[in-house]
Amino acid sequence: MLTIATANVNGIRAAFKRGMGGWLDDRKPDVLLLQEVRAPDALLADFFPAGWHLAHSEAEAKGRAGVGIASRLPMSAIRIGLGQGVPTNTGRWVEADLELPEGGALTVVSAYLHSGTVGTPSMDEKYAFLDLVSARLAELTAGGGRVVVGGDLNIAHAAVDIKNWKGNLKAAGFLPAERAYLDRWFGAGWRDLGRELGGDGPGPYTWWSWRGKAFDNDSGWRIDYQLATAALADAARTATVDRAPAYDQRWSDHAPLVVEYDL
Amino acid sequence: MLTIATANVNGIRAAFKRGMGGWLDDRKPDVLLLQEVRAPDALLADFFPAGWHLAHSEAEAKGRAGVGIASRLPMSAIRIGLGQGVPTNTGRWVEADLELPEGGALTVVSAYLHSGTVGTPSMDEKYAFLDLVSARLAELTAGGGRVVVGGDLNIAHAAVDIKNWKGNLKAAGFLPAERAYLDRWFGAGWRDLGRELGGDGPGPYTWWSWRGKAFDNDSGWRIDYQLATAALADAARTATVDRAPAYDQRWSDHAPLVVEYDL
DNA sequence: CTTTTTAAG
DNA sequence: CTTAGAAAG
Repeated sequence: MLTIATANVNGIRAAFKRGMGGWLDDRKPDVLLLQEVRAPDALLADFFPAGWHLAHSEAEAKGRAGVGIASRLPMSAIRIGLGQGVPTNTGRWVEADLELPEGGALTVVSAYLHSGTVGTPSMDEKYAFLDLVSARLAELTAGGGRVVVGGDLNIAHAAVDIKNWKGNLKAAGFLPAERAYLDRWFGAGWRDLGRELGGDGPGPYTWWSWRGKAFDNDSGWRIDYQLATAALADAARTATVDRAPAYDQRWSDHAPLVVEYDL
Repeated sequence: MLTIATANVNGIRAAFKRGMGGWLDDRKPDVLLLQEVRAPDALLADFFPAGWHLAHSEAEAKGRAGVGIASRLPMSAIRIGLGQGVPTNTGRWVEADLELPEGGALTVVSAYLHSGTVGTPSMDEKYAFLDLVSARLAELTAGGGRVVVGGDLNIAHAAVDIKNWKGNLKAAGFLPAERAYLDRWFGAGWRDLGRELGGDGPGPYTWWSWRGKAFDNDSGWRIDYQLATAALADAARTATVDRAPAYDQRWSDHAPLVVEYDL
């Protein structure tokens, strides 16, 4: 059984200070897809010493974004960024080809999409990046191989994926135009393992604002995903969001999404 | 007995979080001269509710400098800043005239001089401000009244006022030109109560860097003072720096200088 | 309400 | 090494 976890850590230093290390020791994922690392390369390596293989896309803007892949399996290739010419060093996309124990390959991707704010340029950047992701997803399915794209997409797909969906119909992260991207990806064969193996909902959510009692009230959003190609999806056995009460310690505003694959 | 304390709090919010409130309850000064308040007016007032009279000079630059006077005695006048035309709102000088219980008046000043860095414009600003202070001190002595100027002058007067004096002969805070200002003020009759009542030294120091083990090694500087006019100085009975072991909790990089006056 | 960075000390 | 503010989430 191969365990792949995705987690927006909201600053890996803060996360470890708040107890991420305990979760890691307990869960022991084989592959960890990280978003919002918010640290330089050398610093990330400190948290994953001997035994881990690392891929990391640091953002040019210090302390912002940053995606990483920590893997117990060796990496045969690493690809950083999406698109060309246009800002590729934004710390939002990193891929690694892994060598499975029984032989064969698995491509894992850690993705971090823009949060976006309606009426600001960040929304245009989000859509532009979504277009790049769409193009790359098409390439990744074309080969027919095993691929998982995990990360914080900063979009809730449907009403069951967000507690206060009525109040957020005009909010970034639940706009019809954003959700349509997910519709298209799923229509093209990408499988939403968190939903398929997580029940019909509402929930489980993966993100809660730090403000007020959002977490205690489970007033959250499901914006973290593991999207798998057909070749991989059928091997998925369980999908779990590691939040309270099973995992009580809150070391990020997101909770990890952990999927077990029969590989 | 009237107790006047001066303290560079290095951010009043952080100081209270670290235990300044306990010190205040224990020491119960009648007058508290504050430097580096680093907070807006309204916020300072929150820490000194009913029973306190407040004077406050907030710096224009938010979160920087800021001097205040908190007094159990009523204030008959408040004067903010030094000089005119030139930046007067730098949060470095505030005066209050207090009404003594037995009748009579006492002028108290809270002063915060620039730290300064050799070879930078901040050094010129420090000297320019020192000139303004010299002029104001002359005015304050002219009346022959009781005046105390307390605060962080960011200058150690003599070798006994700094642990590593040899290593700091070319460092801001111990430059001959800076120390000459203190010489002139003392020559003009201002009395250095911390030294007069604190023994011959070396020490006691009032500031230690946060870095390394400066505090544990008592590798400090005496840069906080209570300077009194002749009319007031003879009433001073004790001068104490509230640092470990008597006061163990460190809630600022400075320790308070507390003087008891027989008034 | 939290993150890392910044400038200042 | 710490403070508070800044920008971003």
